Amino acid sequence: MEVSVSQENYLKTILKLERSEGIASNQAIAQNLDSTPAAVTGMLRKLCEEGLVEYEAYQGAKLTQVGEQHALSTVRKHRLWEVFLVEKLNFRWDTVHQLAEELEHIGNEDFVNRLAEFLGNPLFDPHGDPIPDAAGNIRERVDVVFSSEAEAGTMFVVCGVSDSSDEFLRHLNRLGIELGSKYHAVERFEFDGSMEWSNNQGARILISSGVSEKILIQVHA
Amino acid sequence: MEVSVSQENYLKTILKLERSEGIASNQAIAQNLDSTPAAVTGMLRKLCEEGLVEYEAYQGAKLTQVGEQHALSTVRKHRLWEVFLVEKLNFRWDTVHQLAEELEHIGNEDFVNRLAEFLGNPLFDPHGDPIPDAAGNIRERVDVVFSSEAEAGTMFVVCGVSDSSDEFLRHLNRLGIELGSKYHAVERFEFDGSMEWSNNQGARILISSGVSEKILIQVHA
DNA sequence: ATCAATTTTTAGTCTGGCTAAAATATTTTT
DNA sequence: AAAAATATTTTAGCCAGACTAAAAATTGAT
Ligand SMILES: [Mn+2]
Ligand SMILES: [Mn+2]
Ligand SMILES: [Mn+2]
Ligand SMILES: [Mn+2]
Repeated sequence: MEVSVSQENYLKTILKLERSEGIASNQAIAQNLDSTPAAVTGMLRKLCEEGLVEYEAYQGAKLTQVGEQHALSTVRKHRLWEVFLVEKLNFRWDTVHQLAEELEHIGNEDFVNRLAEFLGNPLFDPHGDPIPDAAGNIRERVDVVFSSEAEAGTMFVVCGVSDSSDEFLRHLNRLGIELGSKYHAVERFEFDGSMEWSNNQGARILISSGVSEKILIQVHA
Repeated sequence: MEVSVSQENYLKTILKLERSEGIASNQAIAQNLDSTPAAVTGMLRKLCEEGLVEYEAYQGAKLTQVGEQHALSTVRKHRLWEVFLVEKLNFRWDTVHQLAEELEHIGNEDFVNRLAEFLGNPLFDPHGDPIPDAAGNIRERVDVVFSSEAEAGTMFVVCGVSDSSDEFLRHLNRLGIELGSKYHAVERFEFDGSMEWSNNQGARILISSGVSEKILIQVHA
């Protein structure tokens, strides 16, 4: 009946893969958790026995209702703690992931809900990722695209990243890009897909395609 | 170099016993951690190897400088989290111990210090226990005695308890006694050591000796 | 049908902590 | 000082949880 830390990390990974790939393959799970397919098989069998995943040999894994709720609850905790760390303890967005990775495994629903309440029931975490509500509903954002899609001449606001690794976030720090930053897409260079953006002070920055493909934006009305 | 959750709980227990008994006997540790002397011996050897306790066979255990700092840091975290839970998340004082018992094992010094800062560097936890500062110094309270010592006629304020068990705290809840409550010691009945107190609304309560011996007070000037 | 890729099985390792019982040391009593 | 009582340590082994390497099996694609 008790779900271990390791199991919760598996559930989170399966949730992510299921949303992005439809099903969580053994190999993808292993890669995400920095483990091996053999180890994954063992854990999937355990999670299956406990009714948290549906799993048939060779067919990959899917979360059950119960498993999905548990995964969503863990994601909720993770993202709420990230908000706490950034908003209340003044951590920067590139330093909160590891701590949240530990905090997400503590306490019960009551605890999380009080934390959410205390934080004002935020809808997004410091990386722009949506925070599931107490029932596990995720409000998916509309009108969000990758900045690489922005047409020259449009205005947009940065509202998320698809890569929350410390390295990428630190790179954005150096470029001065953060959540809520507004830019004007000046031009795209077809040669290498890089772009030129300008902010409202008129300062210009050059963005490589690798970076622009990981930044989520909302185009200004 | 990494101290496990279990080891941190041992260090906290040894710290407590050392302060109260001078030395931490094998048996006392076992009793506190709900374990057995044999298990304690094993752990003490490990902690000794890691330089966290001084330990000679049959002579009981004492913390080294490093071990004491670590224990104090864990106690600091525990009590700060209790403050957070009560002050920010509106938990009651009888429901925070178990959660703090988990939270105390997470994160590093930077994290704790930011938490302390956020909470306004409180000096006491919700049970009146002093919170060590970042350097491990505990400001010991002066003029604090057990309420059983209060002489009839004196006024006093409740500032701590020597038993933070949920059961005892819930009993105090029922009696309406909390940290900061002011009372007047009306009379002590020598027959059984029980006392009568009155609050500033004139309401009177009868306090058994068992209870009065666990409540810490400061006598009013 | 064959082959390559993926997954599972097998067999065993490792960590961390625990227990029960026997042996040993210490402390207290006589 | 010896004996008895108490406390501690050793020994030997258990257990959970998670992992690994290599061999075997399955799948899916050509
Ligand atoms: Mn985690
Ligand atoms: Mn995040
Ligand atoms: Mn603890
Ligand atoms: Mn406390």
